[in-house]
Amino acid sequence: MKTARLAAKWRKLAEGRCAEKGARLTPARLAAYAEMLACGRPLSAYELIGLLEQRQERKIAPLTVYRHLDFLMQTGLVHRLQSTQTYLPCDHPDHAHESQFLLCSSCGNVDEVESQGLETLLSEIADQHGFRPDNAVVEVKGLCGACAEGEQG
Amino acid sequence: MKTARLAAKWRKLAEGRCAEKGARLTPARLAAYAEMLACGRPLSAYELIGLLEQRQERKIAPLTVYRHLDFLMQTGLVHRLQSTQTYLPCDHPDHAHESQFLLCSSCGNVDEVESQGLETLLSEIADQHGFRPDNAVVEVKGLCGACAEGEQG
DNA sequence: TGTGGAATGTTATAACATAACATATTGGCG
DNA sequence: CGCCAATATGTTATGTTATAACATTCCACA
Repeated sequence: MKTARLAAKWRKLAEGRCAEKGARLTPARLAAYAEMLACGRPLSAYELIGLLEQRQERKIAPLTVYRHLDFLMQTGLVHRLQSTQTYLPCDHPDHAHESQFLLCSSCGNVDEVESQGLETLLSEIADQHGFRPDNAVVEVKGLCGACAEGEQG
Repeated sequence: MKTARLAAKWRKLAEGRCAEKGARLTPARLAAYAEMLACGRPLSAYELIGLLEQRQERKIAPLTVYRHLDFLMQTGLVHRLQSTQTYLPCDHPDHAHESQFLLCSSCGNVDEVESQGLETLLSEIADQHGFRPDNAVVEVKGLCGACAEGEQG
């Protein structure tokens, strides 16, 4: 199977994450992951299908890719952006974590950040409402530095 | 047009919000809003279509309801939950605000909360990354008080 | 080397959302 | 009032995102 070039570093990390969980990083899964990394921006599932079909010169059913995405999300290698229904490789796949995202509405770039303070505050808020939190979606839309400057400084 | 019963209080608030913006709260829009309030839980667009069709005993095209939802969101009367692709009447329609949500994965109940502290912190985080925030999606999944107790205390 | 569980393939369909264009309603204004 | 322009709605079609049901293949391990 033809696969996007994947830096050894990322492959090692991915293999590590899968090994931890006894999960099998098959060629098809790796191919999906590599394609996402190669692309460098969030992709919709169907965009990913298109890229993989081009790379592999064959048809791929949506379900196939959704299964790979599910797998990659379970292993923590990929995140889903709820507000845009797109998928993005994790920026810090070396450790499990909750993430927050800064989405630029101009250039489409997404910055993945981790703030322990934010997680703590969210827990406190939940607690005040008698709520037992499991996980939190935090997606901030706005303009990244570069685009904000371009607009007018 | 048959419309779900809508407490005068809510109607007043809705009319007020629309008047502020010079927006027209037509019967169809009011009917959609009333149905959502009457239901008391987040609805998918197609669930709402179903309820309205039942109430009005006629077919309603998806686009119609999506337009009403767009209108209600613009006027701040309704929110969209990004993580579940559902819509929910605003709990505090008497003032403009950013909201955060606590979604119970057991009973489906959603609590809308407002935390100035959280908004401030999000701004600070964005600032640290040279990001100019516009609006933030914050949706925490977990168990509401009642369901958490039911599970085992 | 057979076997059971995991992964993948295949076909179909469900669920969510918008495009393009026609018609009707509303409210301002001469 | 009666016309106009803007807003809202109706209609048909289609695009986009995601899953269901079931068959087949792959692979680790006994």
